[in-house]
Amino acid sequence: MDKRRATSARRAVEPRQGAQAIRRALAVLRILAAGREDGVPLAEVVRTTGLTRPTVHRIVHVLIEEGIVERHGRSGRYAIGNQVPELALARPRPSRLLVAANPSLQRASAEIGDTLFLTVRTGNDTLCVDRRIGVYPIQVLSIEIGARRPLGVSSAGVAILAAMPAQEARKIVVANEKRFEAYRTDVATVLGEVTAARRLGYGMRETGLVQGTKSISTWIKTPDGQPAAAMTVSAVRTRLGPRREQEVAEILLREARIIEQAIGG
Amino acid sequence: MDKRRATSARRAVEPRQGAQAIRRALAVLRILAAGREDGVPLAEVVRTTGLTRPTVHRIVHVLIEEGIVERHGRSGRYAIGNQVPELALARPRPSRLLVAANPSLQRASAEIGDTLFLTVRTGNDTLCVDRRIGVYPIQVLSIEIGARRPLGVSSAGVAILAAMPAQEARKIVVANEKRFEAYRTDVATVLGEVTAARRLGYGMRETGLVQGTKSISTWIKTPDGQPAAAMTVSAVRTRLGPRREQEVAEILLREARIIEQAIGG
DNA sequence: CGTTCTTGTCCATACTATGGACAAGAGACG
DNA sequence: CGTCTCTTGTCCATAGTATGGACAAGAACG
Repeated sequence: MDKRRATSARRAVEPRQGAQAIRRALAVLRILAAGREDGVPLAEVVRTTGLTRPTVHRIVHVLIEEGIVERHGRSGRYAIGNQVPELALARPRPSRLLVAANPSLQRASAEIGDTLFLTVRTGNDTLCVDRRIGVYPIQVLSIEIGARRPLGVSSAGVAILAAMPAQEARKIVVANEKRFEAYRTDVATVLGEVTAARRLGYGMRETGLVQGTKSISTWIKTPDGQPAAAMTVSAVRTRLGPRREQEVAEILLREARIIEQAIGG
Repeated sequence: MDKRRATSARRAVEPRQGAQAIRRALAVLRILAAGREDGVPLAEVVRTTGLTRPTVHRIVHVLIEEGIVERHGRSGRYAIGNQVPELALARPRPSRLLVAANPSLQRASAEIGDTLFLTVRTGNDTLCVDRRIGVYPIQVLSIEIGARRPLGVSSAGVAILAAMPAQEARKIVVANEKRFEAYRTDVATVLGEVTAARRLGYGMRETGLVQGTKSISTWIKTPDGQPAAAMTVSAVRTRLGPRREQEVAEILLREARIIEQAIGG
């Protein structure tokens, strides 16, 4: 366990120390958040965080006492508790991005007809924050608002990674390595997809998280050039042939630029 | 299996140790939550938590690095950050209580015509989770959804304290002592109001948090007898004379029982 | 019945988090 | 202009907290 603190040439604010336990608790919370209502078994938290079992056990149970985590009676799984939304009430409700993206989602959804997702980056995860269902009778509804996945396993994640410096993207992908196997992918595959997306101008996965679906994602950058979100269309694969892929991508790219304007002002 | 644990007669499992830092971080977060969007200066966090300044400083800045806390540029105040609502998305949106209380709030609001609040207990705080504006032209709107206050300073807090065992209520009030002065009250006053509410059957404050207003609150208990929430009417004092106070209290009491039924089933 | 999962607990020890002391910036006041 | 009094930020020796190896026990399976 080497301890590098002087190494960081960048101005990113990583190096503050004296709070190992707090950082660990937050890492645990983020994993639990990925489990949504169903929660996550302790063993999986141990696996994905890389912490030891006694440590995770201790953290989780303290968080339960504090009301931050709940335990499901039947399954024994751990999940995000009641107090988290209660703390969240301290912030004004609809985020800037959500407001800015609303008209674009409306418009693109009407134009395309398939399910649209708005996904943000949060740490090393993607988080679905909005969804619009289209008019076409077959809709891909697998991803719900609140769904959280390691950056890299969805087309939205690939798009977001493609929009950041290769160096940084690689670091995130490597950090997520342990979590990839649950999604049947790996570091090399993800990095390949990211490179492809960078060349293409948008993220794409021929095989979505659900069999037989295909997804296309464009990134949305903040004024300082950091990707903050992605806009995604998911549909059954047969509905997204090469020609239509092109059409859909153009609409998404157009709307992504509009959203960037809106959050930039 | 060894039985080192003394046969725990108590149900509450308070004593787990090995996580001082995490508990402290959460205490800080709850104080920050009380500051809502505006946030709280460091010095006030120090005062109200009783922690030392270096400790609070360290905690807050680690939380900033993790995205859990934000710092406002101009004022330098610390506030709940973006990641908290993001974590909250892991839970299904409308809570059981909110759903159960909805029709009662609707009905009572129509009947009474003054502003109605639904307030829950969270730790040692009250938290406003719903609000209905009535038809009468003068409305008390001082309390917004997300508003958080030490248990005891609002009529809702008094009602909730009155509904729990005196022992426990006292413990909470004492724990909140340091935070009372900001609301110009103290332990003795609060305990007096709680006793009065217990006798009366509902909580009441002749002087609300805003000058010239009066509030009436009934408590709502969960099936196991613990108070979980309070329903409050606030109005300008002149609109709540003894006769109307009686009327309003009866409506609130009736609806509180209905909500209890709804969450009990 | 053993086997292989899982979660829960203990406790000596290492190293993390602590807080006293110091410093520096921002206003307020004479 | 200095001086006082706020605030926030930082350092670092060390007290004492959090750590994790080891053990235990329950659960599911065949």
